[in-house]
Amino acid sequence: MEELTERKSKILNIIIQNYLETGEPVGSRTISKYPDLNFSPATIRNEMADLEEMGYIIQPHASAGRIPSDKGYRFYVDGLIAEKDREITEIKDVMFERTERMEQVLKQVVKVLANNTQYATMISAPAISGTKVKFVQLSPVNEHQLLSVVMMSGNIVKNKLIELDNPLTAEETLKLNMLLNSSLNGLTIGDINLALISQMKSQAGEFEDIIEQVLKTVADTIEDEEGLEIYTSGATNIFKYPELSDSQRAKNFIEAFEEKEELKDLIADIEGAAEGEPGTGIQVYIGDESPIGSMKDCSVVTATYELGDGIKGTVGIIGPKRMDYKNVMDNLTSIKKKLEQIVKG
Amino acid sequence: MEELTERKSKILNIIIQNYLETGEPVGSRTISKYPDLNFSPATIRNEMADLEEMGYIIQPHASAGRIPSDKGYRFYVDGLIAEKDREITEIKDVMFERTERMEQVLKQVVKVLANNTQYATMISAPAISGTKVKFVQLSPVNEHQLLSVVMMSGNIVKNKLIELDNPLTAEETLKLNMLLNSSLNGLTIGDINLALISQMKSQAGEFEDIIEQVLKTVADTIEDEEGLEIYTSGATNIFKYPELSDSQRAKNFIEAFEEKEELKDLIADIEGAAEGEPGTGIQVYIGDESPIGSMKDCSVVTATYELGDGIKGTVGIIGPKRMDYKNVMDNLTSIKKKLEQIVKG
DNA sequence: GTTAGCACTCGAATAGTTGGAGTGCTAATA
DNA sequence: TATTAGCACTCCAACTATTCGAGTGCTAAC
Repeated sequence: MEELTERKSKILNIIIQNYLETGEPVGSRTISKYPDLNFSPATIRNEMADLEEMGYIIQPHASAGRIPSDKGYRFYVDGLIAEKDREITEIKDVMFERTERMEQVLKQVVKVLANNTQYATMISAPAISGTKVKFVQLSPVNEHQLLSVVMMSGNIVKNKLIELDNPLTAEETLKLNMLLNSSLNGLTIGDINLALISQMKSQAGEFEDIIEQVLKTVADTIEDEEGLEIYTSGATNIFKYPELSDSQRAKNFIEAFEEKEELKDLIADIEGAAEGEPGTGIQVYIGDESPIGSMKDCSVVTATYELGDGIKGTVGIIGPKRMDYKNVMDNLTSIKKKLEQIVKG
Repeated sequence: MEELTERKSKILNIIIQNYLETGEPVGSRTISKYPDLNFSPATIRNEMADLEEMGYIIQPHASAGRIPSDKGYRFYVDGLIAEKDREITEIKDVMFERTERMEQVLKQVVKVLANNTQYATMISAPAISGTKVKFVQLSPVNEHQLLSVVMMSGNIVKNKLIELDNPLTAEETLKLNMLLNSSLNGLTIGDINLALISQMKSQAGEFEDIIEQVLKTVADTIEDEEGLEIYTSGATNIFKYPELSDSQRAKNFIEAFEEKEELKDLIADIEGAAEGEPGTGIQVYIGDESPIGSMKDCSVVTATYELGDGIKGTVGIIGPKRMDYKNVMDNLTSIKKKLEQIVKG
């Protein structure tokens, strides 16, 4: 593939930036008016014809200006990522109060992000696959109910009520608690195997039922979380972009956003892609690059955040291809940092 | 206001039913073809003119058929509510597995409901204003952290991490637990007043800080919940109804649905209205009757469910005015029953 | 290599045209 | 008196020109 001359690349960038702002196809006249490009429209036209031939821009119809193709966007975005050691613009108004409820934080983050950027946003709760049991506690609620509390690393807490056939004495409860904690603490789900389970059961004697249920809680907890909670916000922002807001498209988009099933695929894809490279953790999908059909007219920009212990999640923005990539990337980088601080902080 | 003759009311019902099915204005010819109405279109037209004058139907434009007015829908719906000792159609596929996490149940309920009815649905988590403290437990996680678990009636469990300056001994923890439980059990938020608080603090001696934090947790818990969690599903179903799916309307609707602020107003309104009358607990808002502006072209049908102890929530459906009221009401009644059984069950 | 000029293309917007569905009214009928 | 047939009228929706302007590609001149 031929290199772009400097002038071509300048023109291409102008086309893209202009299109990002206006959403209208860009004509040669418009470009020729830019101060650092002192050529007549005709010259520009020649260059544009070249750029089109090379696949960077597209003419939506014969007598219209040009708009960027996916390849054109890709060129632009790659340029941005390259110069991405820019100063970070602070996210305003995110009050990361120290709630232990990650959920609340995440909900707030997507909301603020959607507000800041005016695109649709999503965030996945940290997947806790590699997570360890930090703490287990059984507490009698009344004669027939036992509350089991399980805390995993990342301070994720889950509760489950266990129904009792026969009441437990305080002493028995204590014993079970000790057994559970000494056996489970520091283990990941993978570590809890059949051998361990049967060993615990035999130690629990007549209370093996309870052990069984607690383990089920642990498993549920993890599975629950593995079910990959995703929070979204600002889906309706797409109505702000005419090229996306016709009824059919909007329906598909919002549906995908509401149901979240497809978003899960997307996130799986992203986290897979993020695996290898260290870098900024920022991924960009343009148009068809995204695995979601209903988003083939969109761009997806995501950042993967890590909370240590292999716990990580993804935060992202979905908007029109003509999105303000610069601003979006800054926002995401900033959020990624904040999230990573919360846990350490 | 004059009574409707039997023939007029028959015609009105036919107009509404036909419009519910087709979404198209209904003309006199169409009506005259109904088997139990052997009159010529001309006669029907006369009756229709009367009905229009009385405000039950509307002509969207001069040479179109008639569509029901809000008043017309009201007439129809009132008729339905009156005959509402019908058999209940079972909700298919709702697997109310006994998760203690009400949240999961509610999420599932709205989803199923949206699927069943093909309208947009919402459900509010039970408000726990009148709720009592059932159980409090402090557990040391490590030297610097204490996990407080508070369970309220309705089996709502909340956790909060408390940061410790100095580690607690097992004995001290035990004492605090006893103090908390004996002092708080069975109390509602209203019962926890200043006198009680200072009394507890003095009993706790040097640990008054911890008491303070636990009480804060209780307050938070309740406030959190008072913040009225609302789950929604099927917002995009409105795209199925052409009369609602133009861009502007859809945007407003889905926005209101996503942000949920307005839904809260709606639910407050509903629960206020449901206060007095026992009845079926079913409320119907038609068009402007609803407090939400963006839903003035919709109907809202809701049921209030009660879990005892004054804990109650609302489940509802929002769709076009031409909604299948009968089916919707049946569904809601059925869900109301199921929800009320869960707690007793 | 750059530019001016010009014919050409296409889409968006605007303005007619038509046809059908539905009405209201009047006069005839049972 | 209640019902019906007939008819002129209205209005919308769909379709078809028509126009206008923005933008192009090409060619010839600079």
